[in-house]
Amino acid sequence: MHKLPFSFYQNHDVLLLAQQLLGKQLFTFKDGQLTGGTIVETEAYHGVTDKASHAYGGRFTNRTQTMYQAGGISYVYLCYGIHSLFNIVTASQDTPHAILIRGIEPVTGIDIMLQRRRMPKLKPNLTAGPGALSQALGIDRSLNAKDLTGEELWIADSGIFFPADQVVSGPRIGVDYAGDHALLPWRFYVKGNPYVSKPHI
DNA sequence: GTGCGGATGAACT
DNA sequence: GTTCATCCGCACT
Repeated sequence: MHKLPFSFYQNHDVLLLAQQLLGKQLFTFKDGQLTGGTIVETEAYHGVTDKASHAYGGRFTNRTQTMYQAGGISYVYLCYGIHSLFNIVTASQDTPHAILIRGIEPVTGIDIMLQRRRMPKLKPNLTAGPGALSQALGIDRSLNAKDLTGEELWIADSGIFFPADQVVSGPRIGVDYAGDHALLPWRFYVKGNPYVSKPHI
């Protein structure tokens, strides 16, 4: 289990990190249960200059303060009153870059994930989509601002590498409110992987 | 204090 | 394609 080191998250190139995270594995260990999967879809959020980012314009609130901490921790927030969305905080302190994990391919603890999702059998929507994968992994806001090199929540280098011709970039999902920034190609995903989320039509 | 709407998903027609 | 669940974060009439 090769946990990514603190230094990995300190890079200021959040677009590069969002691509490098494809193929890494996200794990949780909750209630004595290990669950995890391979990251196949990410979105980069570029700190204070990104209109789609919660930290746009330097907005610093009780919620967004997590993003301003040094990279290597989680940022989990509640969306639509229902879904806990999991992000990775990157860069150094006071640079609020973050990467939203939108899809993972389940690897470990699939039966536990099925229970948490109340699904009878494995289908892509077990972990395709940010709300879905959080539920499958047992991630909620109690896991906000957690150290990603810790024992509860971490990311490992599995040795999986997707070559550039298997990685696609495109506009981010659900950020129409961001005006011209909604079209930036800051979503990255593995071509053809069934655990990549479907854009909301 | 109040009101609006959201980095979604599922169940509908 | 449309609707709705569900509630906190945020800005400010």
